[in-house]
Amino acid sequence: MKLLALDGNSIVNRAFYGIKLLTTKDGRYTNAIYGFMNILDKLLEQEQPDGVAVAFDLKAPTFRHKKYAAYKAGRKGMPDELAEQLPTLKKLLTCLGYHCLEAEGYEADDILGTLADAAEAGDDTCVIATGDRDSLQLVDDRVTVLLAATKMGRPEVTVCDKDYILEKYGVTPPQMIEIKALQGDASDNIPGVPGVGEKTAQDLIQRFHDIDAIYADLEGLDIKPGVRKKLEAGRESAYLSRELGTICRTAPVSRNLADYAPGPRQEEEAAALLRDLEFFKLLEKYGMTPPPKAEAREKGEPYAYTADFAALCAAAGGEPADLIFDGGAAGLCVGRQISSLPLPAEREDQLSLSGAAAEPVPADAAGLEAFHRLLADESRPKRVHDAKAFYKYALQQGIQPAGIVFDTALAGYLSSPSANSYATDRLAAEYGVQPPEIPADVPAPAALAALHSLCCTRLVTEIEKNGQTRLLTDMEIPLSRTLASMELIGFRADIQGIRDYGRELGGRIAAIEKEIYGLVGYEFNLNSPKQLGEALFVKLGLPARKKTKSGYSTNAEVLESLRYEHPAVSLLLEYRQLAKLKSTYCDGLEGTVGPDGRIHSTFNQTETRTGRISSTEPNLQNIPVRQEEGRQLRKFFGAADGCLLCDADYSQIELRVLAHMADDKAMIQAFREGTDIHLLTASQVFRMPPELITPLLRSRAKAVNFGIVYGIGAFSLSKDIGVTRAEADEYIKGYMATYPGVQAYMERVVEEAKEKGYVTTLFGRRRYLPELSSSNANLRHFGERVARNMPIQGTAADIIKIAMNRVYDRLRREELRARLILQVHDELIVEAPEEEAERVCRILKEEMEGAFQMAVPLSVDVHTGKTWYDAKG
DNA sequence: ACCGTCACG
DNA sequence: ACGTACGTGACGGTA
Repeated sequence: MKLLALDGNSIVNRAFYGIKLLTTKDGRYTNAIYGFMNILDKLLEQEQPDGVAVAFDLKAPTFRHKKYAAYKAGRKGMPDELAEQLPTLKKLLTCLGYHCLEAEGYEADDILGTLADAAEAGDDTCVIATGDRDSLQLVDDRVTVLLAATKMGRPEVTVCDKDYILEKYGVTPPQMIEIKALQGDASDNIPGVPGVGEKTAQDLIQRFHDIDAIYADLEGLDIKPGVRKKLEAGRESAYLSRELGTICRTAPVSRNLADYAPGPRQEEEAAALLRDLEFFKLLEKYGMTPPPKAEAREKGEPYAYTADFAALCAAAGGEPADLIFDGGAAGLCVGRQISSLPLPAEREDQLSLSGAAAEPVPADAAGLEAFHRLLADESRPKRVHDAKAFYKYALQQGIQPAGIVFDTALAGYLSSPSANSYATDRLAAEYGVQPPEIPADVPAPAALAALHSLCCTRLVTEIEKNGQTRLLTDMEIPLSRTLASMELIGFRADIQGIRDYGRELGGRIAAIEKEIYGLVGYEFNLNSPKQLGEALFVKLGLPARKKTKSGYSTNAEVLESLRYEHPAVSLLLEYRQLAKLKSTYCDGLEGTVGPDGRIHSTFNQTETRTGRISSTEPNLQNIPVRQEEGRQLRKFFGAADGCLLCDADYSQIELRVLAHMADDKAMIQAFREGTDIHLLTASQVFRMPPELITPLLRSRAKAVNFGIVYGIGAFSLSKDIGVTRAEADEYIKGYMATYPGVQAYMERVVEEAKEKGYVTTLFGRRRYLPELSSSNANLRHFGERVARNMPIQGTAADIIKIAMNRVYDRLRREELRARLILQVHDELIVEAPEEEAERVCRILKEEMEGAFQMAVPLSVDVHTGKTWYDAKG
């Protein structure tokens, strides 16, 4: 019999602190449970035990060392976020058939001690998993301890047997108690002998075996006088410590280890718990994707597979056709009928990694034609997963898609924008959709279409309930088409120009590198923060201003402050700048230019928690602009021959949104009158007439305006603009006095967020904020800043999305050849034939400024040019 | 896989 | 005593 015994409290603690706070949608913490289950799974696989026992502390008035209870009581209690997870964890373990052990007045350690004792006494083995070194005293011939530790931020397990302890500490396991009696343990409030540390304690016990022997002949033993004196003074404390440090082996739990063989799982309860915790991966792992409930089946006919995709397509119309792309095939569900159709491979995908040409897909011309007709028929409603993919497919096939009325990915995102996946099976699990009963040999895409269909029904209700139907159908779904078009069209890039610039940078970088090595005195890897820190702060002896988890901080802020301390520093700053440009922008971008000479970025519509879109492979939303050197790169982003770029950007959209949402009279008036808002803020906050405001003061006011949008703190503001904390504090106070509406709004929005658990934009986009109910002040404050920021950033994002759709539609309606190609949060870029450019600029300004009516006007600046560099104002 | 760094709004 | 502005993505190094 092999028993795996876990120190529940110790393991759950490690799990809690090792994993970032996870919560369910409604804000219950789950990270410790999640981490614990992962560790347990790993242990089970590794150890293959016959029995499992999980021990927990259960401290009660009758404490085992009652007279010393005060020592233990001094230990830090666990945070609420962790404590609230324990009951659920125990319940889950029990439902899974594992034995949770606790005994009043005993700690987990004592139970482990008892189990270890029982194993040793019988013919069993026991593996103890814990993060607590205390348990090392339990090691014996048939008892090993798996010690979990966090080394350099990574979890690490050490297998501790007798040999290990002898090698590491030079003593036998029971002597670990003797060491502790001398050394003490601050975290356990065990005093030990004051002044005796790890080295001394180990040395003494190695030589004299136990404290009895030491105290029996303190004078006669070969002990340094200083240590002897400390031992004399600490005699009582040593014996007390030994008692405190000795793990009890007589806890009232069964000593018959066979009792700990896992019992039968309570499938239903365990599945319900896992679903409630939103642990969908585990649910799958345990094979608990539940069988369809009887009532679900009774609702309608069972799903029936038909091989005739064309006929099913043609039949769709009365009720929505539910469509998904799965791999290289389309899945379709109409009513209770399902089918699937392999699709021709995309042209781009033919250059796949495998090298082999894509297998020709068996042509089903009739099915494909029916599918395309369905996609293009506005009168036949279609519910899809990932509308952007459908739009891309259709547009590529030369079809004008119409009638897409719902998208489960977008709906999932709107319901819960912080999730990390909106895959159909995840949505099904999250919303409790019972997987349908499908005959065994149905192709996967068809089966998935049935699940998708059920998810649609469920999510339609969810979206309606949250008041997000318009947001989905009028904003996000149309946007997915706009984005599809942008991705397909791409942005023309001068690949040769990028290459040449990269080469030039390479030369300059090499020269600077050499110069730095000369100044430092040896060669090393400049890109390694570790080696660089060593060079700057050890070799050159520069003062280290800041530290990171893994060493010295060498970021630009630190380097800037050291610029005049050593000539290598400014060279390093230049190196960093050029290296970034070369690696990320020249080398990185070069590989993303398509065979058509254009860059086709991917715009992710379900990524950000605020409602913005993001751009990847490559990210076109962070092409350098702030510094001239990097800005040069924009010269390689150009318009096609005979075309111009029209670049339009909103002026201070977030502040305008804030003025509107806060209904702040002063700020509204300023924007209505076209006042320079940063200048006005400066003049109010610094109490000076505008004509006396210097550029420096204006820039400080600008930083305050930004800070307000981000949720402001005096410390960060002071760091940002280089004034003292007190001054920054004054600025903020002055700001709030100038714009009382903003102050009231900021208080209101946080209060409402705490009440509802989420914040919203003007258009009903949500972000849930479980952080707000955290007992961790840092986390809670973060939640408060997010509560202040998200409605502003999110509303601005909403407005730009509306503008994008308006521009896209208008260009097509007016039959222009110009096309939207990029969005950079407050900026839209259209590529237009030269003869259309002027008209397009007017359209951009009109559609963007007219996207949404607020108490203040929206203002847009437009510029044109052959390249992005020239077109950016 | 994670960190530190740095590019953008 | 501690950490300290919101939202992203990519790169190179390190474990």
